[in-house]
Amino acid sequence: MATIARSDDLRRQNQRRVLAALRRLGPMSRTELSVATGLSASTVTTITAGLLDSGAVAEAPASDGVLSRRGRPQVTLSLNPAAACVGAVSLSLNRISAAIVDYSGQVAAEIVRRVATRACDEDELAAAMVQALQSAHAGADAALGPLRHIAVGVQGVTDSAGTAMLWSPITTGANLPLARRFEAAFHVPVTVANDCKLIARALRWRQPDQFGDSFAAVLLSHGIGMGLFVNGSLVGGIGSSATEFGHMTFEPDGALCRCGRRGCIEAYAGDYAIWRAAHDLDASSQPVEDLDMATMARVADRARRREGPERQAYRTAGRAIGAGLRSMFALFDPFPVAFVGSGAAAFDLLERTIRETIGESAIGMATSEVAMRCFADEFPLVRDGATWSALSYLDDHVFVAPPLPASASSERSLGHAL
Amino acid sequence: MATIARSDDLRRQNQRRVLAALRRLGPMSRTELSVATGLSASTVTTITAGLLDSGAVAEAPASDGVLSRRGRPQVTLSLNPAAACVGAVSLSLNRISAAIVDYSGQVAAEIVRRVATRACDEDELAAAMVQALQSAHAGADAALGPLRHIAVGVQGVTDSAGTAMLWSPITTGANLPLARRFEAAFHVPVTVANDCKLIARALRWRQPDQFGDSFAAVLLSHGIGMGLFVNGSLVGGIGSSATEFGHMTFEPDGALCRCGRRGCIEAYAGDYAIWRAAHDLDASSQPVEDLDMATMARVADRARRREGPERQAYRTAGRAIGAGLRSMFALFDPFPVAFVGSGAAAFDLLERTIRETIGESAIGMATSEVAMRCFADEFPLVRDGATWSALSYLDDHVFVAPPLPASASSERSLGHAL
DNA sequence: CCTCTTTATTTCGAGGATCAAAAAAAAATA
DNA sequence: TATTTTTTTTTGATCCTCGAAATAAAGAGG
Repeated sequence: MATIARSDDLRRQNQRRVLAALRRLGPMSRTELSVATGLSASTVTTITAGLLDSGAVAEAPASDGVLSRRGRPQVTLSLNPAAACVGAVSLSLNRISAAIVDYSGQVAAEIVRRVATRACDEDELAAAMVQALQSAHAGADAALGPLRHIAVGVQGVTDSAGTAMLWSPITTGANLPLARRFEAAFHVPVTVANDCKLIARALRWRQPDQFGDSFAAVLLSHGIGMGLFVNGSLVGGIGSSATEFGHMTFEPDGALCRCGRRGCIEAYAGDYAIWRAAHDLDASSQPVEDLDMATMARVADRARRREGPERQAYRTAGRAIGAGLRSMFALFDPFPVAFVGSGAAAFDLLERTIRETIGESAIGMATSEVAMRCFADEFPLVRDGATWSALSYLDDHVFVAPPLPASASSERSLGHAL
Repeated sequence: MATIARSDDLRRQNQRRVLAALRRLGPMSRTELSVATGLSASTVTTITAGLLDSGAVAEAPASDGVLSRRGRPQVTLSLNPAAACVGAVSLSLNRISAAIVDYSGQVAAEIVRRVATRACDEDELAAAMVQALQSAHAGADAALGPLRHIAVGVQGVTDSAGTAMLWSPITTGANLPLARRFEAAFHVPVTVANDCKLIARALRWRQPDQFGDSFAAVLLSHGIGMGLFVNGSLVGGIGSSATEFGHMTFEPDGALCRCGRRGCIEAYAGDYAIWRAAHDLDASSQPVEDLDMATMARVADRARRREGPERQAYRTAGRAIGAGLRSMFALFDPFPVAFVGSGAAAFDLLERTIRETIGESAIGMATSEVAMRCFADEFPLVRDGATWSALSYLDDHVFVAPPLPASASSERSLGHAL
């Protein structure tokens, strides 16, 4: 239950509403805010006055080139870039990136490091991530606000509290308490999330019309991951390890997966699986580890040029992915799917088989209409997901009047309400 | 976004909160309401005064046997049974039931009719359902409030608006506009929902501690259905046809399913499938239709007594169900599962195989810990789900001050907020 | 240059809602 | 009958939003 009981809760809610409008729709005048939020002009005045006071929003410098109509000119309000900044860090195979983003959403500094992740132990890896963010922070413009939050996206399984990476294919060491490490270095709250979930959040943020309350983001790269929104909430929450789409079983006792089991979707559709099949290697052969994008591009090219094991490999991959989606769509109404990552570059080789496989045992629904979109580059999405996650934390918890000063809510649990 | 902007929204919210407390926690005094809702005593007085005025709640007759402490005695408030009543109707194979439930949740009258559903055409079926509810209404105590809402649960696929049954295994005629029929007869709002969804709602209502924000209710009967809660919301909404768990593919090109395709879970775990396998019939043989509980109980008994085709049939069923759950748990963190319906009576024959199959390719998680509960009789659950659904509609939309009098919300869409 | 018109924003007073504290009510106890 | 105890209501203060009126800040027109 949206727990709004007292009237100052209401004020907080409306403050959030104003901030959300500015973040989502961009800078605008009080009048525009009034129509965007549905609040009266006077309320907008009161609320923005508070937000100006607290520094969260700022009046835009008298916009020069704007067409000047008759009447008192609007004064544009925007999220104040100098109000704060956040860190967006991502860890993937052999790659660490760290960005500093100001409160208005502008990337102030970004650093990408190539790191041999598999050769590092946990400690080195954590240190390298922290160090990358420190560099980015140091390199950013001095006019930046204080760092208030850090969001970390990792290619791996995180704990449900969003504090640690429990396991990852990109490194041998497990159980990386990343939140602790970053907190120690920066003294701000930190959340750690799976990269696919951040990708899903980023898509929802960037294209809410296409990726609305229910959709899936499928990461096709060395492994297969998924970020899944159902009815407007991220499955498994921002932490937690759920949505192991890549490890749904496609063929019992089938091809050998990186995870050690057999028959996972990933063992047919991950880069290593496609490469393995394209080279006519045994499906039980040990997955190779380092496949760069160029290598996969070559495989895809050959598949495009002629019939052969490469094309066959992509067909099998498509069948595996399609079977997974089909299972999913037996549970849900079909919803849009975004394919993200290097594997999405070969989507032309996959789409047909995927659609066929989904269709072949669809329930009534016209599943050929499943909307599919591709995003070959996952890194900006992960960064944006982390950014949006951190910024909306600031919007909701930092820049609205804090809840009443410490009085443990003694409310007896009503359980859920609906 | 919980869209609460004006202060009368706040009042409505708190009215709902009070009603929810009374409905969930039962009759209680204003003082108790205050701690249950977190509202101040004075606010509770104001709100309950309004609700007493509108007739939604009533002061309980001076409770006789209550231990009498010192001080002014509490006066117990309860939902007023005479405030309104609702209809809860369910349609399943050869069975129509209709109940009238008063606003406090007491069943005032219930009627169960045996009807040869498969022999009826749409029209007869709808008429029989309406007639059953009319009989129940006529047979109910005269002191009943006016009928304000009807909830219908059907074993079949409904449209997403919750107005019609689009398809059902229990009758040949499809596209039954049930809402229209009931509205014509009773002139009150009607919602039509899949029975499995109502079962899930009932479980959540009856045992919120076990069946919380995420759980599945699996109906094991002639066919296989599922009602699925994820993050506190019913997948597919109250209408819509999603969650076709029974028609996930277990074995491509496998046994013949009622739906005409092959290899569905239902084709291994539905009553007809178990019966077919137990009788060593070909897996491609046409599903039989009328299997009563006694027949299935005999099959189960024989399976319990000795090794043989019966026991094997249940094992296969368990494997099919387990495989479906395994796929599901690759998408979600494992959550509790309730098995409901006649098939749940043979759960002892299924559990082991189900758990083995889930476990055999579980992801990291200790999936042997999946909580499983059984409810052999699905009918009371369907009725309770319909009841709860109708009553909470009254709570939320009828007995709280209606929203402001007609002024089309001109609010520009902010899209989602989180 | 001054006045009129137009549009944006702020101010002001009203209407509600919640809350804490004080008051009243209602019973048991002494 | 007075006192104590507990529940409920009343009262007054505070906070929030809203509509209307007032104010501010332009452009347009003469």
